[in-house]
Amino acid sequence: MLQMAMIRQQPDFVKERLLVKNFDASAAIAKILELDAQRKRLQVEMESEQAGLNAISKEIGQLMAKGEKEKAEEKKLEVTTLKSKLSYLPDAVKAIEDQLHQLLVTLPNLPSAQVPPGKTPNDNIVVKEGGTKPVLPANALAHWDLARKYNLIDFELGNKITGSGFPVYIDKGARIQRAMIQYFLDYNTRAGFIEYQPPLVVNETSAYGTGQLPDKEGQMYYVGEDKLYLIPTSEVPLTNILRDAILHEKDLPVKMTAYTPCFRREAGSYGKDVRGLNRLHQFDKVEIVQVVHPDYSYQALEEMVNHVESLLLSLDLPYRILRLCGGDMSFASAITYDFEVFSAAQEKWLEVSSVSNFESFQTNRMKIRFKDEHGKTQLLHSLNGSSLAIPRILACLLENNQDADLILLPKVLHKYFGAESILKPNA
RNA sequence: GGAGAGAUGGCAGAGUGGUCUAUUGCGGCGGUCUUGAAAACCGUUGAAGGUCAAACUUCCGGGGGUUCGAAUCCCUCUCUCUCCGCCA
Repeated sequence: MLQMAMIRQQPDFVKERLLVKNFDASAAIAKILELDAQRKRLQVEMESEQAGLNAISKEIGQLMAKGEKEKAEEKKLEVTTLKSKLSYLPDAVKAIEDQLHQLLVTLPNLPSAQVPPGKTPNDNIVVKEGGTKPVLPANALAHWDLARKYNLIDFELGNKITGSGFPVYIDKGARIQRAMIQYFLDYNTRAGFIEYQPPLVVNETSAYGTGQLPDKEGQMYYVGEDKLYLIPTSEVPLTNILRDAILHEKDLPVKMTAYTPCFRREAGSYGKDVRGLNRLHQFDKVEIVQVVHPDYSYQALEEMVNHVESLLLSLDLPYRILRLCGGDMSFASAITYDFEVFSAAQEKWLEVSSVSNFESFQTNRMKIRFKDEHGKTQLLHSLNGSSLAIPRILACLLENNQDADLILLPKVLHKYFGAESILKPNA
């Protein structure tokens, strides 16, 4: 949620920045400014009347204590007339505040100055490309065929148990995922991120805090009986750990990491994009989250981008880093870098990480604050990124490293996997 | 699932309708003392709105009600704890 003070002070700047996200906010902001002024006026009026009432009530209490009953009764009458005159004010203020809040939550975060304008993924900027694309033999297989050949994943079995998008990983397929999770977590904790195992379902307040609600309601699985949402990413429970907290500067930055399954309904996604591991309803991901002093969030962003890049480099996968254009960015983000790896047999780029700075957008919703050196309470900035989405990495590892009778694994995974390559079941 | 108890400031824990701000302790911060530290002592210490700053208003789990006045009484919802049952 944008801060009211900023909208009040620089409404034109806000409108201009939101246009980069192709969001026309002029009507909403005009209404917001009007409501804000109205709220202030009514609130001042209400509070001064309230103060008067309080004073008289206090007098009555004192008169009663002294035993001057008649005088107290007189005062009571006086208050009754005063009160009936004002009964509408609190309701009016509340109604305006509600309206104001409802409008405020519809405004996306402002994109930062470095965000390019644009409408579609074609307008994203490739800021870096690394690694080398492998040259595959003519008969190279896509990962879903490799998964069958080496008995790693059974997609049909998942259909039987649950539905499409819920694959069953088997034997070496399960083991390689576990190896990656372990490696990624170790890599993150070595960089100072504290490991968490958060709940996989969250309440409404938490889903609202990170911006999933009310914007992306239909994308989450919902357990109606208990009013709980299955997490679409561990960003949700991790960031909410700090909800309503006021931290000390010495506790900053807060760095957290977690492995969790992620659940996404992916309503509206069909066709070949969803083939194999490309797009799943349940997948494993290791996430990193930072909550930092507002002066240092762009430094933290750079650090996280470098962190994820080094991780990809260690896996020997061809990758590229995109700076997303305004139209392709999420509702809550101020700037986002996407990391894609090249899936050589499919000949397409797969997004495996998305690193974003949310500035104070999420922390304003969650009231994650700190006390600065002057003792003033201020909002912190939050950031997060994947490190990494496991199935898509697996898809690329399988395709890019396939040989006639084995799949060679990157060196960093040997220890975790317990072997240097994946062989056929009977080999 | 059944029965009971409870929800108060960072934590612990008083407070059952009206004196000035919600006792007090711990913790935190500042100071005195000390070569330094500890101890001791003194002071200070919640959030939001509002203001140049104040005044002032709101907040004792959420919502509603009674009253001139509610942390306190009533209704309701949510959550937590204890015991029992079931169970990884």
